Amino acid sequence: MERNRVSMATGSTQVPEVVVLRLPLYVRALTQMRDDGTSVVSSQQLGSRLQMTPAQIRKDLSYFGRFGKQGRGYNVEFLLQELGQILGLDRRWPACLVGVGRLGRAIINYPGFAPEGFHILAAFDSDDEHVGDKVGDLDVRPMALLKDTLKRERIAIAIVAVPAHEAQSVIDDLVECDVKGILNYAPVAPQVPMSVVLRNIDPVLSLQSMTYYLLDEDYEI
Amino acid sequence: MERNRVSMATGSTQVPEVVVLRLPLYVRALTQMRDDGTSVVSSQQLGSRLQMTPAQIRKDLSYFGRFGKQGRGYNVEFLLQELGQILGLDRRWPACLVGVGRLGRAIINYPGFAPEGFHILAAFDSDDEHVGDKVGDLDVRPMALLKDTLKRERIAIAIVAVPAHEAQSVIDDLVECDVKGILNYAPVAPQVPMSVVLRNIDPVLSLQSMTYYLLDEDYEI
DNA sequence: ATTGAACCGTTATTTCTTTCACAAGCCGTT
DNA sequence: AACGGCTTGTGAAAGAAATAACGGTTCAAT
Repeated sequence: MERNRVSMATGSTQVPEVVVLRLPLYVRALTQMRDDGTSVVSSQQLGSRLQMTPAQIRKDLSYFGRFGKQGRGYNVEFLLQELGQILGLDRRWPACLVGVGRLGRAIINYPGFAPEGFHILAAFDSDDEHVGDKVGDLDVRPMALLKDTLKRERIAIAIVAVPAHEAQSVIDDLVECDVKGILNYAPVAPQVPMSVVLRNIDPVLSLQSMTYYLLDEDYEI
Repeated sequence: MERNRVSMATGSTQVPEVVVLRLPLYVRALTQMRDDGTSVVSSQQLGSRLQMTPAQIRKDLSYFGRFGKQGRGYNVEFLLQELGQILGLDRRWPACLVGVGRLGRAIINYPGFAPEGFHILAAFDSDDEHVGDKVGDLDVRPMALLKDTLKRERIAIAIVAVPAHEAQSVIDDLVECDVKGILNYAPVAPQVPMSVVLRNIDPVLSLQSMTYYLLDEDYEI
């Protein structure tokens, strides 16, 4: 039973989560097309770019409004703007990181977040040995300062990069501090209340399902 | 008659991909249960651990065989072994990495792959500046050596960690060299032939769909 | 003007997934 | 050896999602 948030402009229609998961894909493709100088695109073109059927793209977009023009297609700039608004990409999203081990440091230094509006404003670690370190231009703080910092900096998103065995307890702390979204890099399937949005990043799981399809190949043992 | 794990590529029952994607989740939960000393588990228990219905778990498993015992549940050790065999986790998977920038280096040093059987045996970079560097205990090689190395080391899996604008061309090279599976960290949606299994790791996409659900919250602009 | 090719938005249809429900089997207890 | 509490495996039913189909609009070319 999925309790979901209230819709925005559209009102009554509940948008399936699979659809929401695809929107960022559209945003990315459209951005690139815009940068290539394309000003109008059809569901056909967008679909062949993303390997999906035009019907699916039109259907997905129709959950949110009518953005196209019959006979023409979609204005790239306009659609981008609309999708950005729908997804909340037209604003800054302050975030924090928990766990400044090797992975955490790589995440802080990853240059891909900021251009999309995701700004890591604080870093925490439960290990006193790391507290006080300088990572990027952040000072690593103790977990005790979590609540204060999140409130002061209006941080709603946390990125978790702690060892597997600490993940659930760290995530419990974050939930307790009213974090609304968690991007979890630890190889576990954490429990969170339904009001918190959880996304897992787990390359090992990806590989483990990949190998199923690789078994037929003649790379014998 | 027993349906064999390796022979089902063209076999009668095609297993839905969603099911295959869930198997690693089961493996992980079962592994942890085993380490906690649990020897028998019911679909009920496993389901509540993973937040899914018992029926789904039973159905998923039934695609591959009959592993449980009525009135008892599943023998953890046995089920783990079976799932490992089905997914091909009972063997070593040699892999290579392309792109030894910051992200690539973090991947090479990530200690989570090897324990699961994924071994990065070679690293490549198209930038001559990086070629010859020592990363972890790997020497960075030029792309020209790709084909030779993959063949010699029997590498079927490649991990791609190059900048977005290079990704498609690198992936084309890998396909050309008969790579069968690609784990792509570049923020693009690459095209690959159907015979190649592609998995994308993309934290930005995850965040961009997360924010949709965060908009209702009272973190107003 | 008129035609025709291109394309959207939406309803209808098909396909895919999940859940239900129950016969059949296991096990401890009496 | 029979009972009762559990649990699996599986068809059938229900629910979701993807695709097809089509009326209606746009625009360029004639």
